[in-house]
Amino acid sequence: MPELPEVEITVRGLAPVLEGQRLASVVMRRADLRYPFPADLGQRLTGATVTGLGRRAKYGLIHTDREDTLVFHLGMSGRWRVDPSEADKHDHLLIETGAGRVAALNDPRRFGFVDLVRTDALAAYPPFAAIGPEPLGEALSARHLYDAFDGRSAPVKALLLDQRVVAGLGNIYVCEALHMARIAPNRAGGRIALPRLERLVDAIRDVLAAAIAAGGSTIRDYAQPDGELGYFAKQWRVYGREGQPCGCGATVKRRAEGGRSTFWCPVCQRG
DNA sequence: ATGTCCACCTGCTGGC
DNA sequence: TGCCAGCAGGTGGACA
Repeated sequence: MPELPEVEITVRGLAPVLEGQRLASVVMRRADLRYPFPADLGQRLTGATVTGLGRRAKYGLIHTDREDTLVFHLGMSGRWRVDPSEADKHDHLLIETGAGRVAALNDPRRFGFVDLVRTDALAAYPPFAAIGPEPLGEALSARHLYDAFDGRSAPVKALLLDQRVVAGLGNIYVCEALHMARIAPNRAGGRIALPRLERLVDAIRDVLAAAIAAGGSTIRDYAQPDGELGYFAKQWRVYGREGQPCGCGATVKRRAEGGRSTFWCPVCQRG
């Protein structure tokens, strides 16, 4: 589910529930997700006060006054449910605040994980160390992509999915951004001229901003923490639209490679 | 180093 | 109705 916009929406949804609140209880309903929960997660979080929330790439950050940050990744099917009306068997981690609010980390496929990291050492946290620039900030530029793509023969789509090149993009938004920029997904990254990369950077920023504004893309199990759906799926131009018309009238195509699907318009995205 | 495929896990859908 | 194949937002390890 969750690419940058969905994680951003998740963090924004958790903030009013957790920020400034003392954590009254932390319950792990199983020992692990993709990785084991930190053994001392409960002790280190219980009684701590949440000082703020943040996001890096597709990782959510819950900072506490004990100089620990809870880092979470939602994998493919993770989401946080706020004040769930009934329990679900995939609620794996439950956090209750002193005010009696509950945040439940729900993840049927368990590809997500949580970790506890010293806040002052976040930059050196191994998963963050090599992550590329945030696409919504100044650090992402056409020049950055040009340098990152230099000499690479891999399809531009694969390069954009590499979190070391740009942070936070996944299969949906890469397909959408490439369509907006009119670049063929299988084009070798190293053979795209700078002006087209300018277009690509604009497209990445535009599609992510629009998705955040719409509350993310709801597919299957994704929802915002308050249960509201994300409506960006209605704005997909190519993703999930195999056989349907592109805005130009041509038919959207799909190709599966390495277990993932790429959607594109063969007319709009020629080169 | 680079590119490609696969496993990890559960749930849902569509075809027979 | 049941069963089975195929598919799904991510990541990282194993290959050639």
